[in-house]
Amino acid sequence: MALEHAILVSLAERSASGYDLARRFDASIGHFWKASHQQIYKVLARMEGDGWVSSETVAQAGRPDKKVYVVTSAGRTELAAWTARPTAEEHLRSEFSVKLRALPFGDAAAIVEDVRRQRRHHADRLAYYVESAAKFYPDPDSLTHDQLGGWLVLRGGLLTEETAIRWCDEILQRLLDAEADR
Amino acid sequence: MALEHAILVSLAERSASGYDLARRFDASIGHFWKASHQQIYKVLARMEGDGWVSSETVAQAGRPDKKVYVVTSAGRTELAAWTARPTAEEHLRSEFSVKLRALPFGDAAAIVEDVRRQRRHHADRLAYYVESAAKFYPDPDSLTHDQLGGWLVLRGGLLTEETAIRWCDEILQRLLDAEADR
DNA sequence: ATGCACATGTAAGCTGTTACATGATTTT
DNA sequence: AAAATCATGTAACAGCTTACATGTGCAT
Repeated sequence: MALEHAILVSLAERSASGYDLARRFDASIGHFWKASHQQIYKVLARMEGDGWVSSETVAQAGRPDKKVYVVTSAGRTELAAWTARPTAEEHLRSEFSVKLRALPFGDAAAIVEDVRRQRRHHADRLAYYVESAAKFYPDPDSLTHDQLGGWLVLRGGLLTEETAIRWCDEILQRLLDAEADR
Repeated sequence: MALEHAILVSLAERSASGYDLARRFDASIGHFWKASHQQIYKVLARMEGDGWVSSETVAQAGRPDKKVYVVTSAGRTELAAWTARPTAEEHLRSEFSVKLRALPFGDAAAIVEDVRRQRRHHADRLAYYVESAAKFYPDPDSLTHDQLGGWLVLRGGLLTEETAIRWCDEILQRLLDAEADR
């Protein structure tokens, strides 16, 4: 149950409507926590019931009204309390790893193609992170207090994608060697 | 919906009861796919209904009977077909990253402690992987066809944990620098 | 006597996904 | 005229977690 907290963090950074949040969860925050708009609306309603956020309907010119959510002081208290609680040990859930282990029972050529596809995904995300780093943190040696968290998360993304690519390359080398051997 | 396939892979490697599978999902396979015994029993029942596995009750001396599951030929067909389907792009879900981003709104000292805890988890898992590698793959340059998948998955685990530790160290350095600055 | 390993489940509830629903405005 | 963007939801279902339930045999 941490979507609540992801939303609290995002709203604490800047107030937004459910729709705005959904777009953020498609981009920046979405790189380490995905959420659909349906789920976001549902959780926002619950959070408002719990008094963590409050909403105000804002009329717009030539566009539908939107409900802008703001973190309440109870919400800020909860957010701070959550940061003080230890994070649960997070375990991977990697379908790709299961598939690798299925090598002796499956289609090796298809799996090689799959590894290439994964590598492409990781390379795309790495490129995105590199671009984001250049754009939002041009001088990483002098960050403001507010920027530090975002920068560290981005560093995690960069390191993770670089490693994933190295892993894919290692897999491809092994699989192609094994193929040549036959 | 890939628990089915994780179970098929595990049963294809060696037939087992639900209880046996639950223990495997606590250890080897569990490092990249977690599942509780309750869930495993439920999915096994469904898989038997679908004809992917069949079971036989085996009496044991001084122990309760157990239902040993075997992959059927339909199950093997499904497993092979699954390996030929592309793996969905898997996205991280990292509560830890959300917490890092919550730095400006939370308890920095508690977060530092949390990073140290995460680092310990990763170091523990890395040690486990290193040990497993030495034990099960003493000579990685000459692997059998059946061993290759398992070895590659283990390599992924190793690379991932090493990277996670490097990331934690980078975070700690930054956070302690920032603290010293104040 | 207490607890642990073995062994298999049911039930309730929460989270998350997919499909459906509506309607205005702007861009192609 | 059709498609995309803005904007907010409901409903059904699938997946997973947590709590409950039961019973044997062995070790401490």
